[in-house]
Amino acid sequence: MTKFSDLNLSDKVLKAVAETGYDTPTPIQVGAIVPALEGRDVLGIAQTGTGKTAAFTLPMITLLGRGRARARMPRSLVLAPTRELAAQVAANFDAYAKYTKLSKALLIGGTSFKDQDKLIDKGVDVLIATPGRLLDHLERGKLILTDVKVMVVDEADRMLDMGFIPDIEEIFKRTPFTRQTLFFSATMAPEIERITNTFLSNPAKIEVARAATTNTNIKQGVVMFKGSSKPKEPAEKRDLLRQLIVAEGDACTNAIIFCNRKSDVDIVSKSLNKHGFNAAPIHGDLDQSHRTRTLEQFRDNELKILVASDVAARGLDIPAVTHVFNFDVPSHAEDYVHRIGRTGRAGRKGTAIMICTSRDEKNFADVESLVNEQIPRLDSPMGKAAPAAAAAATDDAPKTERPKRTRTRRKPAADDKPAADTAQQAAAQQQQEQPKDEAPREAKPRRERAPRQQTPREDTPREAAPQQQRNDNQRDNNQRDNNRGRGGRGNNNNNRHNDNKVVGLGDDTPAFIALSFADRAKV
DNA sequence: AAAAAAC
Repeated sequence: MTKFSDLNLSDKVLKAVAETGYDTPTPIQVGAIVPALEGRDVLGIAQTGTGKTAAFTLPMITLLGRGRARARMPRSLVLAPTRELAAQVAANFDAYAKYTKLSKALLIGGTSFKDQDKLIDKGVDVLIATPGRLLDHLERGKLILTDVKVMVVDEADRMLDMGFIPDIEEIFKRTPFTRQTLFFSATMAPEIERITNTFLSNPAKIEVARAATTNTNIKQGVVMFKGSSKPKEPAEKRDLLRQLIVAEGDACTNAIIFCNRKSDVDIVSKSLNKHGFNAAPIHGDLDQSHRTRTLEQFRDNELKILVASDVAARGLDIPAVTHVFNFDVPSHAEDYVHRIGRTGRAGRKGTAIMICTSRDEKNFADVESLVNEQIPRLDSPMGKAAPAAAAAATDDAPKTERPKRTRTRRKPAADDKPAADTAQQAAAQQQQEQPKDEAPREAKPRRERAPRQQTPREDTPREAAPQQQRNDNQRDNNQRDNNRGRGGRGNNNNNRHNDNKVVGLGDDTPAFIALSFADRAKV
């Protein structure tokens, strides 16, 4: 088997890698490092958690090993979509470059220009940035990209989602075309394809299987939920969430809870705290220092529950997150994969539980169709005792979430069926909808990923034996529920920790990533 | 319908 030491990386890099305790590169690392060291462009199609970050930082550090940066002319550039991701890349860089003299600067918004300017003036070997802040620096004329030898674009598909592609193009245009480009994306949407055709030259193409959904380390489940009434639903949903957390018992040592809206992130976080959970929110409206601090506490295990918007869905690497709860079904199915990918990292076990309301059913169907598997239905821990639970939920409700408007649009009676029925309807409906996957519904992107969904499970038509599957799931659920009584998760629970052999140099899994930002901030 | 990112 290929080792890092077989890869022509510099001794200094190898030494730093060895100290992280890893010796075997992941497929994306092997695939990217070899051509990158030969000076070739690289197009990596891979999710986070596959070891992407090391796949570009290791060869970069090796390539930059000789030579020195001139003032205001960085020798390399890494672009990441969010500030947290950029900070994470910077932390990786620090760890792997510790035996080199390479300098770096992290250019992200929400922080002062002054320190960044100072570093740039001194000259940096590696610039790690979010596009907005980088362009800002460029427009102020303090930064010149004409000496960039290596440029990395990370999470390009997310950049696309966030409307950064014009910015990326602009930045590309300011770098010399002789540069080497390492480009990473989870998908190849047409727009991404266009960019790579324009700015990469004869790239080595590396594609690795989707990380999260095929990741059997992650145990998934969904609870179908309907409130006893429209106005009560939000509080009851939070109650359900609490019960789901409690039901996981000691197996849940820490968790990320994803909500679709920033407002709900705040509400859920407050509510959890009110009920004695150790939770804190993170989303884009909170100022950067707050975000950084919260993330740091979560990494340091001072914070048990991180309530997050999708700012934390992709790429963020916190080792050993045991649970992901989706308070809402993500409206982009793709995000589901990213969210649950925050757990079960680097060979560890993980659990991902989602709450699906009737309004989410369409999105849920999209999720199942994307991951191409049926997510096991879990019985609600509130069960038939819903009224009692609802009553208990009344002491909830932090002030901020009192419904402001009293628009009580009564829904048709059909909606008042018990949740179980709704769940079955959802399942049935979703099965009906399956075949339409072939329908020529507008020639828009989104589907671009279909051809390269190279998972080994073939195109088994799911409607082939739906009833059978449903029964199986039902049985599984019951079993699972029984096990819950003793606070366990079944037999494999015993091995839970023994089994957790950590494998592969996943994105940032090495121990240093668990260090606080303060600790890493040296240099 | 919402999230992210520049001031």
